[in-house]
Amino acid sequence: MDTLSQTLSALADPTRRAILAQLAQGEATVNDLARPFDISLPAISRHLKVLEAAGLISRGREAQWRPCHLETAPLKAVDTWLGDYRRFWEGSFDRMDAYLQLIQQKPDTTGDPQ
Amino acid sequence: MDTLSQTLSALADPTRRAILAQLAQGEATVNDLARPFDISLPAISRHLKVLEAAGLISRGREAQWRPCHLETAPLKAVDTWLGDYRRFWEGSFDRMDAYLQLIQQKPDTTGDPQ
DNA sequence: GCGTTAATTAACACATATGTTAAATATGGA
DNA sequence: TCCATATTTAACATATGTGTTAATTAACGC
Repeated sequence: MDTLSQTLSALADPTRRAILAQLAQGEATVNDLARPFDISLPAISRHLKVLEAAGLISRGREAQWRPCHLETAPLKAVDTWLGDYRRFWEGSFDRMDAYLQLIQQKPDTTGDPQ
Repeated sequence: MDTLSQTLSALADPTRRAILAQLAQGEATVNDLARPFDISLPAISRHLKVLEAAGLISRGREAQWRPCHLETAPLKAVDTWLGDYRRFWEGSFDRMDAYLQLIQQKPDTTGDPQ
């Protein structure tokens, strides 16, 4: 799976987004992160695995604790991807832009806007 | 499922992102959108259904064609959500910010950073 | 060593996602 | 009416995601 898909897929779960929000406050252990939720610890553990695989968190080791830390590189990548569409809602995209696009050839297959 | 999760889930598929990129060039029919891909038309039709359910596209009706149109509101919502994390990679988040966060109480359960 | 706490892995259940092919529906035009 | 084109729906196969409980691994401290 490509990186961006993996990131967006990881972010598509509300529990995982809530975990990231908690980590935005600073490092936390698995138990810390699990406390607000009604789901089991193994479930949280697997959510963290998904987040780690996507590079959205990193994990240290302090005795029997595994402190989790927010990593923003993938979020930045989402922001960059989104940036290509930003003109569509920021007013710079008007009827003339639409016309200029219409007279262009059909696009690529890369998954990115042009 | 909450709106943001639905949006991110729809965006997590590379085929669907490529479809959006095509639509960034202007309206297109289902066949237009299917052309660049090696998958069947029904598969594309279902991808479009997912995008439409997430509000990322809208569909008109012209004879037997169903022209698709990019809708940016959900993308804007992603941008807004992401904005809360932007300070983490934009330099305004330094050691003092980290300290201020550390002395705060642990956060909410809303899925949003504070 | 042994019990306690922290976290992960195993085994399972169940729902959802994504693709296929074949059939159905909708519209335009000879 | 009847055929061609555009698109969707049906039925199916298969993979992945998310949760559970029970068992396992890792590290601390008496």
